[in-house]
Amino acid sequence: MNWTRQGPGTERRGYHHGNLREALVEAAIALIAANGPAGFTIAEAARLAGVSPAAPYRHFRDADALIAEVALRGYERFAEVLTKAWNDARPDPVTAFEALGRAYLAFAREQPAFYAAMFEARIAAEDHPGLQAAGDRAFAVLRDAAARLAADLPREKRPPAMMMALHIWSLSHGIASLFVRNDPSRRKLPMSPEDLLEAGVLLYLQSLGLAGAKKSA
Amino acid sequence: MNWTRQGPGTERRGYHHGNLREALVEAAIALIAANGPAGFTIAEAARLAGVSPAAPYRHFRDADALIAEVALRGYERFAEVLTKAWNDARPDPVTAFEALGRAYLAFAREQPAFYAAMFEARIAAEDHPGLQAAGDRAFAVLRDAAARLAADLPREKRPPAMMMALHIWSLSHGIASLFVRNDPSRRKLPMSPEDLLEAGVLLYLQSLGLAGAKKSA
DNA sequence: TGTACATCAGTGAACGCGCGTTCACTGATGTAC
DNA sequence: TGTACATCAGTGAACGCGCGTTCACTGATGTAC
Repeated sequence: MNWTRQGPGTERRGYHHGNLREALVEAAIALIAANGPAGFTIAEAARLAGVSPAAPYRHFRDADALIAEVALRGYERFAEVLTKAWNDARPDPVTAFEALGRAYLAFAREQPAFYAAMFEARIAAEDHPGLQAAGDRAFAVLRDAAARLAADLPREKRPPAMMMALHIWSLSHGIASLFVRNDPSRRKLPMSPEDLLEAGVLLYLQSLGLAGAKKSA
Repeated sequence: MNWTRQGPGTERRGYHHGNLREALVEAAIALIAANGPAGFTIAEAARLAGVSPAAPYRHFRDADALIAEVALRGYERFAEVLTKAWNDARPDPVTAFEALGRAYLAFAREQPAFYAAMFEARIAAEDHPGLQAAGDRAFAVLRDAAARLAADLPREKRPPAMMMALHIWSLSHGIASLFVRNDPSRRKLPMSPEDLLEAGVLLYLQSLGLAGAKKSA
């Protein structure tokens, strides 16, 4: 098999596409970004990739399998982006934690198709091998960051890092869903989502005795 | 027009349904609860209501208009439920605020169709008169509660009630979306969503100097 | 109280559409020898 | 280096399906007189 001879944007091709699997994933990303997970069909993806409607079945069992592939790659990208944000903002853990939040919102804004496939596509992780694990790896970045923060606290005041991570994840996801996603039903907000999240995270960390050196929201 | 002669569950009827609009709304609720907003069609709703596929067009312009009606009623119910939770848990504002959070999650769990129509249906509020206002009224319950809490704080430490409300809304919505909704992609959680939310709200309020009398999470 | 009439909710048949899925096939590719 | 062959990615035609939407219609209801 030759994965490199023809890129997905190549104009002319012979009987064999050469890289149909990749082309279908890219088509799915474009369609989901434009119309949401529901506005995506195998037939349309095939059309975008320039093949007959039967061709995708050589690579994906059904539409869910293709969306699951998009979600899988989304989780991988998400983990990378979060890790990079954390690393780039170290060593101060509070600063790095805030950077994590901003990276979360940036991902939701800039990768709407990945975000939708990951969180809005109603795909059961257990039906698609690797999906659960990829999601767990992304969440682990948050959990590890929370553990790093918690480590600065005295033992008796230290909350479970898992719980901290879940709080920040939920807050970030809520803000992203309500105010960031480019969705017809997106709500208006009297401030930037980033500012809202940062203020929330700062207050949360303050309650734990962290973020004391930073300005109060 | 006669709104009471025949309930939606009535077996036999004549040429006129008598209460088709209501029957269609109930059918939409049942279908959205079962399959999500995307798994709902006008034709299927008509079938459930026992009328021909053309009949719904006498009452709703298209599927979005019907879903918007469901969302509208959802916001009204939501506002009622939140108000009741607040009132029943007064006078202590911190206790009442926590009750608000539990009511939020309970609504997401018990009224999946309303919740989906309100938050997941990709309906633009501006396209459906009254929808924006109904959503605003529901949010106002949260904002008023936050204002009541903020009133206990000294002026110089008092955060904007709007911001507090947005934080709690986002946290609640994030937890509901990720861990409560009965969705194929719902995440597992090592504790109850209610406990997670309560701990988060308590920590948040602690950072403001509220919730001091309550046990720390 | 009865009757004529306007109104309009619901009918049912029809249409075009795009989708998912299948199938025997075709032709390009790679490999064994 | 050449050839025969196996493999398998993609074809294209076909199918049944359910949907959205329209249309002239029908018959129930309410009301004016």
